[in-house]
Amino acid sequence: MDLGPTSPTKPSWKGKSRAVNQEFVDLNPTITYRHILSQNLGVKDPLRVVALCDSDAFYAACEMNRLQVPPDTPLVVLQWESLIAVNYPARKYGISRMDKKKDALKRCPHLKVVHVATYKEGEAEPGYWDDVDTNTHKVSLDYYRRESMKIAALFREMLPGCEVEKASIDEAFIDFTKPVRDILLERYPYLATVPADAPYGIDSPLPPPPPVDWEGKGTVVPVHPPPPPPDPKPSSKEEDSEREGETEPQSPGASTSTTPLPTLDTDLHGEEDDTTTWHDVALSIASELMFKARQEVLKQLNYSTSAGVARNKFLAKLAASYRKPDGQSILRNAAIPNYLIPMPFQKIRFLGGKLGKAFAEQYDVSTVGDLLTISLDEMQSKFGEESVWVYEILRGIDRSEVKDKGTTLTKSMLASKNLPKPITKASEGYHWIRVLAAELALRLNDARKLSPNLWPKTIVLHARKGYEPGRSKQAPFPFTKDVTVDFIAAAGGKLWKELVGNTSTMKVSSVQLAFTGIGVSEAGQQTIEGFFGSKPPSKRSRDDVKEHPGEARAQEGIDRPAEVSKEDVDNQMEDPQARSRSGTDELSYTCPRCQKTIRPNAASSTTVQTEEECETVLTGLRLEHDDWHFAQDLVREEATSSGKRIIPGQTTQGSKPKKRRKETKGIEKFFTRK
DNA sequence: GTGGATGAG
DNA sequence: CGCTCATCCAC
Repeated sequence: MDLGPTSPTKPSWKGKSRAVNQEFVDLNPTITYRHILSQNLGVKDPLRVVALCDSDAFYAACEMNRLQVPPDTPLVVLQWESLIAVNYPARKYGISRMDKKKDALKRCPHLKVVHVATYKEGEAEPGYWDDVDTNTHKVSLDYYRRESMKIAALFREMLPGCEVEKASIDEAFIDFTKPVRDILLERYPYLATVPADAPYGIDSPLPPPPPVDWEGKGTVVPVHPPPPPPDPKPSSKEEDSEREGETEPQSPGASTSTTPLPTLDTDLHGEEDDTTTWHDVALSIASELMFKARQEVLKQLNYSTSAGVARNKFLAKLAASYRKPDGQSILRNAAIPNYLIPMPFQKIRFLGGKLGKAFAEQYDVSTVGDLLTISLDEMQSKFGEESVWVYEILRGIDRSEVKDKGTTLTKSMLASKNLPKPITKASEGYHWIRVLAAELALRLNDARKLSPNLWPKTIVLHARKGYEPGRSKQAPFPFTKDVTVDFIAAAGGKLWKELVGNTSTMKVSSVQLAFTGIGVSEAGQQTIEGFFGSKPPSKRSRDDVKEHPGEARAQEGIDRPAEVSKEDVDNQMEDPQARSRSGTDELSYTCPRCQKTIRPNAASSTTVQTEEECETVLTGLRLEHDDWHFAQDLVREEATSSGKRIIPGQTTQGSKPKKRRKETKGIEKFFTRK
């Protein structure tokens, strides 16, 4: 019986994916004074405690809060015709995601159905509308993102000393190791000093831990789970549809193997299984903290959550699914083997996809236990060196750290729109670009509230025509303090021109606009801002425009609207600060399509004081200009349709009278101004 | 820099 | 399921 580490202070396997360290295979490591007195053991800390906390039916919960409906109201969140979230009251009616709205309503006639917020036409902000239409609206998850950040912020506030890593919009990992150690030393002060007679000095084992009272700390996953009920029906084909967490994890449809399940190589035998360890004490303390934090989230923000507490991220995540909703589960080291062994490994994070399938097919197995017989060498020879992590995961080992990625974790921001009916007109393309730009502007500026110098270094436009995989085009995105919709749309518009052009026969079925390479601008900000502090002089004459013959100024024969300034946009593009710098330029609009900068004529721009008025004027400018484009499109359309046969798909093309876009709201706003 | 692959929900 | 979002990496 080799009780692992005798020299825990010497990480013999530094870093790389070397042989699995005995230290980590051991589920019951000897914990010494050095362990509890050390500060930076990181993932090697035998007292490490991690939790995963996720919000129950998050989108649905968000909507319930927003709409202030009673907690027991069955509610689903809709995205077009699909359900993307179903709250627990609604699940009682057998409603699941993937159901259609109609089916859901059939199951529960009084179901509350909420469609996600969408950007409508040119609205600057998403909203909840009655007339959602995938052809004219774009989904916005912004509200959920904000709520998600509130929760994360509350966790950080409630759990000082913890690392909090937002793992997704509704999940966060929390590393409790540090505060737990502090509390441990506080509650058991005798741990703080190595006894004079300790045989190995600071490397001596700690005295036996006190018993742990798990009451009120959550559900403790049993070390010896009750045996699975006798197989009622051999047809294991029956998928557990949408039970979600209701199923007993310890009996997941019986392993396919007929031979006795392999067991983990542990030192736990018989009665010793339930012996309390110091790690158990640590788990219980973390559970207390987690509980309080969750209570606070419920109290302050009214979000119900479920949490898992275990020795690492991977296990915490698994444990969290043990009881839902509003559950908290604790996975003791001693319970790991029997919890893991019957687990279908394809449920494990990162094994849910192609890789997991490869494993399943390679060995014709389905559970973690089945895979335990595969040696590391075997695994690596078939799946590469990298598969060590799989080998370890199967044994409850996960070295990944919980790191607070603060706010700058997000490396990219993408707004996309799939078009059920492919668009065929340039104006539509620019319209969507503007919508996507609005979303990006909102999100970037939002992120900047927390990290002012956030800077997406490149902007990418992706468009897919009909079938083809789709192509993308990118360009550097200059740092600007003031990131406006216009600015992004102008950049996007330019990319569009390069990517799609103005061909009237295009059929674009998806448009994506993204920021990538998001980071913090260090000295960059000052440099640029300072550099352009004095008015940018170089304004090109209109003649310079001709310098770029390649640019698809295709239908250029058409006259320009009077309002369009003579200024060249390339100027704008090369010197993005121009707009935000020069005072009067505040009142200008750059068309993403023709790349012209438009300003109100002197008469109308006289006294614009507030920011709102400014917006109003700009909106007016934009609409007016868009209308001009609209007219041009009409002309062009007639030209093409008269000369050429129309493609079948484009039925509405020539026949239907074109509907003039109207934004009464925006226009009204514009004209009701004094 | 482009574009594909993968994966989570 | 269909859609949206994010990351990574080969070329």
